[in-house]
Amino acid sequence: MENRRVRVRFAPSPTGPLHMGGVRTALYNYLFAKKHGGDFLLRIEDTDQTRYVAGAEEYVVDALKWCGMTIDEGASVGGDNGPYRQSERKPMYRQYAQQLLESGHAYYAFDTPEELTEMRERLKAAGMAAPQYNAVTRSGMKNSLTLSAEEVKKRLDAGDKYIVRVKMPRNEEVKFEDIIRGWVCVNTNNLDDKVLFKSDGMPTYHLANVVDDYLMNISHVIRGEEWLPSAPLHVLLYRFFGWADVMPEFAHLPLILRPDGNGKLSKRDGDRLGFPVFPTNWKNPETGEQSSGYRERGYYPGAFNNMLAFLGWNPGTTQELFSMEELIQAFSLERVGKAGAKFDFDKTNWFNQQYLRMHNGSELATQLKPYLAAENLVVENEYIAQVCDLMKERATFVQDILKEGPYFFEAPTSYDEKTIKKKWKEQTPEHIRELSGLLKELPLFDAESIGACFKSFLEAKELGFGAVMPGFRVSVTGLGAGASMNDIAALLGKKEVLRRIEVALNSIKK
RNA sequence: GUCCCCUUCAUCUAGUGGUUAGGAUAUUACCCUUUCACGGUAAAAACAGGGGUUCAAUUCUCCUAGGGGAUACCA
Repeated sequence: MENRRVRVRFAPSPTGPLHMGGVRTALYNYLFAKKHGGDFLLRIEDTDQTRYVAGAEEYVVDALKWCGMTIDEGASVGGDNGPYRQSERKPMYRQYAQQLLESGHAYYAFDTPEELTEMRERLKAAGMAAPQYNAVTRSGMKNSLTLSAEEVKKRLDAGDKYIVRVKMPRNEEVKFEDIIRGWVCVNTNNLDDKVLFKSDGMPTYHLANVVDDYLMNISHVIRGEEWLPSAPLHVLLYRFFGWADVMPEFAHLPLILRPDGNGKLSKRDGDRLGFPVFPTNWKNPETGEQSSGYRERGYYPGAFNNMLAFLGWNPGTTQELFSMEELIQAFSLERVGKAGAKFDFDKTNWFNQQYLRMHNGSELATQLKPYLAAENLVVENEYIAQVCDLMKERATFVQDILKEGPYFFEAPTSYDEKTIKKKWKEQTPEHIRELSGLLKELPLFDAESIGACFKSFLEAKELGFGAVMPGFRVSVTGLGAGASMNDIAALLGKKEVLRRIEVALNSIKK
């Protein structure tokens, strides 16, 4: 047990795209596995065929890949413990249900959905808030505990629909030690006879998950807190099967909460909270509804991971920027907090800004190119790189460089009204024209020379920066603010600068 | 309703039986600067409440409140 190989699984249900909470669960699993030199498996939990959504599995695989998580074994890559899709494992589960039936830990139930609803309605009317199929109520239902052996056999032979329920023992304390929460203790009187095997021949999550984790030799189950209430049932199942000695350790992660009000972040939140909840774009195949993803919004996978890792975990130091490799080294489940964490979009952007700065101009140029191409701007790499170097400190996303500095790629077609209104004085055209004439004579058109030229012009005319600079800027860039004008002008080149000034002087009217 | 889990600045969080309760994001101010950013320096900002235990509790414990989760032939 102690030196068991670490094997963890991420086990999403393909009912739609993964949301960030799911990605974080996958990430913690991945980090834990890699930290301990273990395996990260991907298992598709598609036991509910009615909820299957086309493309969901591909989405998950693609999203994990984008985030930089490599699947060692599982759906999309294969392995020795397959298949890794529960629907394809369907024939394997029946025998396990049978085993429980034979050992008396489970029983057949023949109640129709209508009968179940009727029972619930009746008990609700009697004042029970959440009626359960349990040790008390099962005696009034149609199952192999209340029906005679002959009747049960007759129904089974006749091919009547049935399900298998766990026979929850009475008044027993189920205890298990969660890595994050410590000892968790629940009395079985509060647990119900959960369905293990459905009438369509598929297992429910509870059975499938325990059987598969056992068969796949999973050492640690790291999943969201929403599973905590059913963990005691799973523990019991391991015991009933006689697998208690190889039962995985549990770690129930705190949930990611919505930044507004309360509640956990869910797929349904889409973009309506003002930020994406999905790692990558998603189009609902049924409704056609589109949801945006972090990838397409221009976030770096590293920044996204880094942000996610810190939502519920921290290294105990003041370091906040971690590469995947560093996260693996630093990660431990012991440092995962217990309380739910509200998602902070501002901080997400901050992480991205930090990541953007780690890239040099030519790397950013490569990243920016697609955005330029989308605007039909064809520019030389070297030039883009210089623009990026100049602009990166004011960008959170690469595309901000284009957004904040369109003038690097196209001459302005309009001029910022506010700046014109406030800074374009009567004397301005005259000053700009004079400055233009001086710039024209510069033998070397670099930032330093331009700066010196500008300064000597001001001195000669006894003018302040504010009297000329804004006009100069708006003439050349069309904007009232931005990077150093000396740098901008140098990058643009003398010819272009002079040309733009000419155009501006002819078109700016006040 | 019932069961389970949780509770440090607005947010993510560090932390210890005795600390000026630390950092980051966001906010504000000042500095730098032609401007916008960046950067720098500051500021404001928290131990949910009430009992215990203790010389001493943010820290241990109980209760209350608040929040979250679960309560399906869904995962």
